[in-house]
Amino acid sequence: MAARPSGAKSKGGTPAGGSPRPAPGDEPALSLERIVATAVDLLDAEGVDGLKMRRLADRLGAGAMSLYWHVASKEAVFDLALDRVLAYRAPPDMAGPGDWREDIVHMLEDWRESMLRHPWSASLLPRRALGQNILIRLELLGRALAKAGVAEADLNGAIWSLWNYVIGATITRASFDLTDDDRAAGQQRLTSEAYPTIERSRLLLDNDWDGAFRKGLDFLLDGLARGR
Amino acid sequence: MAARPSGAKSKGGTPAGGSPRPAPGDEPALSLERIVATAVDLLDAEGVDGLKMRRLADRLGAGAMSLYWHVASKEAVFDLALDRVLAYRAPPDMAGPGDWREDIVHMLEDWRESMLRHPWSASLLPRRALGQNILIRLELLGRALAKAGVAEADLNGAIWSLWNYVIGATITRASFDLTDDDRAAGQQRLTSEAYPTIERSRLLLDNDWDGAFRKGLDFLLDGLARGR
DNA sequence: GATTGACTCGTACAGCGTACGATGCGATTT
DNA sequence: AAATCGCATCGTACGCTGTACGAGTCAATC
Repeated sequence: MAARPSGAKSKGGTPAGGSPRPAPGDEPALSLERIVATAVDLLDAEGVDGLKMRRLADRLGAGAMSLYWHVASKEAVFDLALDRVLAYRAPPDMAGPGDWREDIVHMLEDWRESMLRHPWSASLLPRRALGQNILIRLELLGRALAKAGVAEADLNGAIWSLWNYVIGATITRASFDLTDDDRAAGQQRLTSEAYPTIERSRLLLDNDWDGAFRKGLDFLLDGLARGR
Repeated sequence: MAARPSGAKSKGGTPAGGSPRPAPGDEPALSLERIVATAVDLLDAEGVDGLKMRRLADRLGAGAMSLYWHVASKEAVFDLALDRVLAYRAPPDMAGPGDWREDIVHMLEDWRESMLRHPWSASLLPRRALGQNILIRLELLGRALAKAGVAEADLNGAIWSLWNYVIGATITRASFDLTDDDRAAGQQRLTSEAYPTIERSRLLLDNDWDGAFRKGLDFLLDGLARGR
């Protein structure tokens, strides 16, 4: 019996060591890195319900139980896959004296795009927050808002307002992405039942999601900048 | 073999008939109504992962497979439980000439509270939208915004902005509810790593969620009312 | 050469959703 | 009264899941 590494270790930067196993057949050997990357691929291809430990192991050319040396549980795979997808490389001028508003919009739009590129991430987020990369984004958000002159007492509220908006917009958008004829069916239901207003505005069709996202974000930023 | 009713039929108003079965032992007989209500109880008590068909049947004093006469699948149980929890009784003056802003705030705060009363609903929502009661709320939202003078072309965007915000705020709040020492651990992590801004503002602790929700909502409504 | 520790994997098990067919029972038809 | 029918219930069984367990492999170390 051996002790488990279990948690996701954050290696410094260097791999720090030669390849530990030259691979028996042809595969490049198992590693947390490879497991997470493959999990993301699998999630992209098959969705949340499509991720099974056996299937993931197959893709890696490994036995199902081998994964458990690197990973504590299937839940942990979800956590790691989610956080990996949310990585953010801030533009170099972000720390500088650039326009704070532009910085925020850029980061939040990137956030949204990252999640929409991997729609499963939106439905995973509610259950597990607070990964490494999420914290980085929150930190950047806090800095930009402080730069914008938001009072320290209002900072947390401002951060969470923006966070809430992005999360909500992204989750909604992602969940409406897959079901295309469901939307038509829904709109049909509007017609037959008593929802005249949203039926007339064709709420479930023809939506400019990107534009709406940007507009609401502007409203929020206006309010936050005006302070209180 | 018998045909399934499968979908959730919306009975008119009257039960339209005597009790179909006087119950063999003591139980008040199975029904969709009772199944959904019990599912909500079970979800409240045990969370999303705690809902198993066998356990649900046990609580109902029925065999596991009996549920499938009334319900197409476990997924359908989730759908029905979610929609049930989101029912909304609009105050009678909502259709009248009352303050539109008050109407909206009331409905959205009620929405948020309803979901927070059943935290599992927040994590369920991303996967399945568009239940009956959600549509009702969207319709009411649309009417109030129209009353507020929002141009028809901007109506959908305005509805979705508010929806997004509420969903995001609620999901975030709900997912931060259960993990109390996780929050402390998270805050601890902030200290040891490089997140000075949000560490100083104690982002993960001491949050006035309700106040922040209301403030962000006001910003959004300000922006929407100002038109554009 | 013996030992150790990192790593892999085959087998096995409990628990899940649910397909299927048998069964019971009130109402309807004959 | 007897036969039929449709709604509703449930026992059994099947395929699939996550993963506990322990045996196995190999490189590095002593």
